This record gives sequence, structure tokens and C-alpha cells, in this order.
Amino acid sequence: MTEPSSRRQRLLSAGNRLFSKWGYDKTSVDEIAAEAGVSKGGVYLEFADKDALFKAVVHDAFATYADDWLRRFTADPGDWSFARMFQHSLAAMNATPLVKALLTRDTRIYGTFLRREPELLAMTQSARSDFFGQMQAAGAMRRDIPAPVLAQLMTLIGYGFVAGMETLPTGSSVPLEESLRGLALLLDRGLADPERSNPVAARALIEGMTIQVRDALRSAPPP
Amino acid sequence: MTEPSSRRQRLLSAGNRLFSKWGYDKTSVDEIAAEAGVSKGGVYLEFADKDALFKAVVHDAFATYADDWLRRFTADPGDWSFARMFQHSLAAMNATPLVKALLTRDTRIYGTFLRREPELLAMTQSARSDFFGQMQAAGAMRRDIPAPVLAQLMTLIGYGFVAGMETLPTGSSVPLEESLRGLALLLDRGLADPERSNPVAARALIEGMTIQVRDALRSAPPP
DNA sequence: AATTGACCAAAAATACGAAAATGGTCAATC
DNA sequence: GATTGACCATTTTCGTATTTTTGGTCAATT
Repeated sequence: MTEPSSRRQRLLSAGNRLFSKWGYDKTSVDEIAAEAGVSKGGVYLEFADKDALFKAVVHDAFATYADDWLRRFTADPGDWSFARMFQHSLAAMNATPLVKALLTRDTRIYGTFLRREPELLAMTQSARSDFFGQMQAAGAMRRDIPAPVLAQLMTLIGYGFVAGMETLPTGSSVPLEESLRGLALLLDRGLADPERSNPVAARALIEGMTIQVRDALRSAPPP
Repeated sequence: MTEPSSRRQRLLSAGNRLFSKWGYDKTSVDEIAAEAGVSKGGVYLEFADKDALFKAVVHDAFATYADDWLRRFTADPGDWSFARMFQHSLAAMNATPLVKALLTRDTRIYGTFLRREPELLAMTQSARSDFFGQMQAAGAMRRDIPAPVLAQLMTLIGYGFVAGMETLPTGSSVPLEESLRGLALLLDRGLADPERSNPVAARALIEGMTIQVRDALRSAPPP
């Protein structure tokens, strides 16, 4: 038997389903209420307005993404390397429609919302260059590429994998998971510092950064 | 003094300029004729219809791209490696609006055209997996990643660099050329076969492939 | 006290005829 | 013979009146 979820939970779930499918503009409050088995008035008992509901749904999706990311990462028996962290980050993003849509700036999903609330995009700036600087300083990443360039590289590559998969020719036969494994192999060797290697420090940095992002995405949304 | 270019040349040039800026649907034959200093009837003396003109312009853009690619590649004093070939390929693509727009499926530019002529997309399938198979066989590329996966990797990374640059946050301060140099460093080491290295065979393969693509794009468009 | 759904003003979708623009042709012109 | 631009049928755009849908409220109901 299923746990009777709270009204808020049901609204978030229904909202996530419908917003993911039809987007912000083409999903009405009526439909969400019906899908959640709540009257329209009930929606406004829980959320101030449609915007607040949408923000809460997006925030929820990011928390789901962060959890999924960490779950995939810890379940992977391989090394605790940056390349693997990145690999699972992309896999989790791809599996969370609203996160993917935000990264790819899918206006069909975010509709008029991104124009009114462009600060939402800050949530996608995950590849911060100070992290790469620390990795370099710890001897966990090559130092002949400046940290800001590394950050940009990873951002663009990540964008390519998430956005490209659904834009490029359909018959690309290679499933995303396999591409991501290949990418991890490529990055593992391409980003390593060939002289000094410090897997312990690397692991500490990666672990810290991962947890930090997870907690940041889990925290309460801004007022 | 400037060479008086032929009517066909002026039409291709004007078409390239206007199609790049306004797209297929929003550029009229009248405007192209005016921009080229030709009467409307003159357009139809040169091309069967608007579609034929557009196809010729796109074909011309691809030839320009191929030339630019090879020019950048040969002007680069660095190694004649796959990573550098790829780097300059992306730089040239990015510098050729109609090529970039086709790769990114920019419907603002290609408008209704891509629906009627989807085979145009075949021109963007440059990363063919048999090439990677040959590179692997020649000892010029690591063999622990299957060739089709390598092809997919490079396709997605390329997409990320070309499409991501204009979609992602504007203040990304790192210019594309520098990102591409970093990418080449990353790929050079990430794709290399650590055991056997065969720069001579690699160079032959890359040279052959480059010329082949260049000639293919230069050839006459299909009837 | 918690929840509902009829209700309202505002916004968005639709319908549709008028007007402008467009792709393409060809008799007149150079 | 090469080139032009007025011309035509069709499509697209525009303006607008009408209808539908939507976000949000609140008296009535449970």
C-alpha cells in the first residue's frame, strides 16, 4: 500500500509531471489541481500563486537531481575521480527533465518565466573555476590549462552532452550512458596532472564539492 | 580596385549575407536582388527558384568553411594531430554562420527549409566512426573506447562548443579561441594511445581525411 | 477550520476579412 | 540576346471583433 502523500507533495508531483510535459505557459493551475486531486482553491492554500508553485517544483527537481547524482556516484565501483563525478552529474541532469530543460534554455518548458526571473539560471552554474584552481593546487589536475578555461571547457562539454543528445540526428545508436562512460575515460586521462598525482587530496576535494552542491540545492528556496 | 564579380557571385554573396541575418523565410528574393544590384528577373536567369539559390548559398558556405578550416590548420605551427584538426574545424564552423546554424538546427535561419529537405543535415555528419577505427588501427588513438563511441563523443563535444557559446551565460569571459586551445590540449592527451604512438601514420590519416572532407564539400551540389 | 468550486476580470486563443508582401513569369526594353 | 520590372495568383501579415481560457478570489459547504 502507498503512503498517503501530503497535499503539498501531490501538488509538487503533479506540477512536475505537467510542467515537464507542457511547460509553464501551457499548464494551467486547474489542470495541476485536477491531476493532484485537489480543488483549485487548495492550490492557493498551499502556494501564493502559480509562480511560487513553479519555483517550488523546480527547486524540488534540483533536489532530486542532486540526490540522483550522488546516488549514481556512490553506486559506481570505479574511482572517486572528477571525471566520474562529472559523468554522473550529466547522467543525473539528463534524467531530470526540468533540470535538463533549464540547462538547455528550453523555452518550450520555461516559457515566459526565464525572462521574468533570469536569476534562476544561476542554479546551472555548477562548474566554478575556483574549484578547478583548488584541484590544480592539490595536484589533482593538470596546470597547463588555466582554471577559468577548464571551467568553460567542462561547461561547454556538459552542454553538448545534455543538449546535443536530443537535437542531433536521431539514429545515433550509441546510448547516452555509454557515451558518458567514454567521456569519463577521456577526461580521466586528459585532465590528469602527468607529473604529480594526488588521489587522496583529489578525493577529498571532490567529495567536499559534491556534498556542498547537494546541500546547496537541497536548502530552502529564496523568499 | 575590386574585381567586378559575376552576377552569380554577387547573388551568392548577397544571399549569404541576408540569409545569415534574417533566415530563409524572412528573406525575400526582391531583397536579395536589390542587395546584389540585380533585377528580380536576373535572379531567375541564374537560379531555378528560391530553393536553388538557397541551396547554392549553403553549399558555398560549406566550401568557405572547409577552406577556412584547412587555412587555420596549416597556419597553426603546432602538431598535425587530430585534436588540432578538430580544434580548427570548430573554429571555422563557428566563423561561418550558415554552417553554425545548420549544426545547431537554428530554425530562425533554416526556417521551413529543413522540414522539406532534411537530407541537408547529412552535411553535418562529419565525425564518421570509420575514421576513428582507422586511427585506432594505425596506433594513433586509444583503443579502449569503441570507435562509434569516439565518434559520438566528438560529435557531442563539437555541438557543445558551437551551440553552447551563444546559449550559455553571456559573461563567460573566456573567448572561444582560448577554449578551443584548451580543448585541443585535453584531447591530445585524452585520446592518445599510451602504449604505441605513431605520429607519421596519424598525420597521413588526418591529412587524407581533411582533404577528403574539403573536396567533398567543394564538389558540385547534388542535382 | 479546512476545503471546495462557482464566479470574475484579465488575458489569450480564434475567426476572418482587408491589405500587404512574396515567388515566379514574361512582354517590353536595352 | 541579355536584362528588366510591371504584373499576377497565392501566401502571409495585420487589424479587430468575438469567444475561450486562465489566474486568482471568496461565499458556501463539509
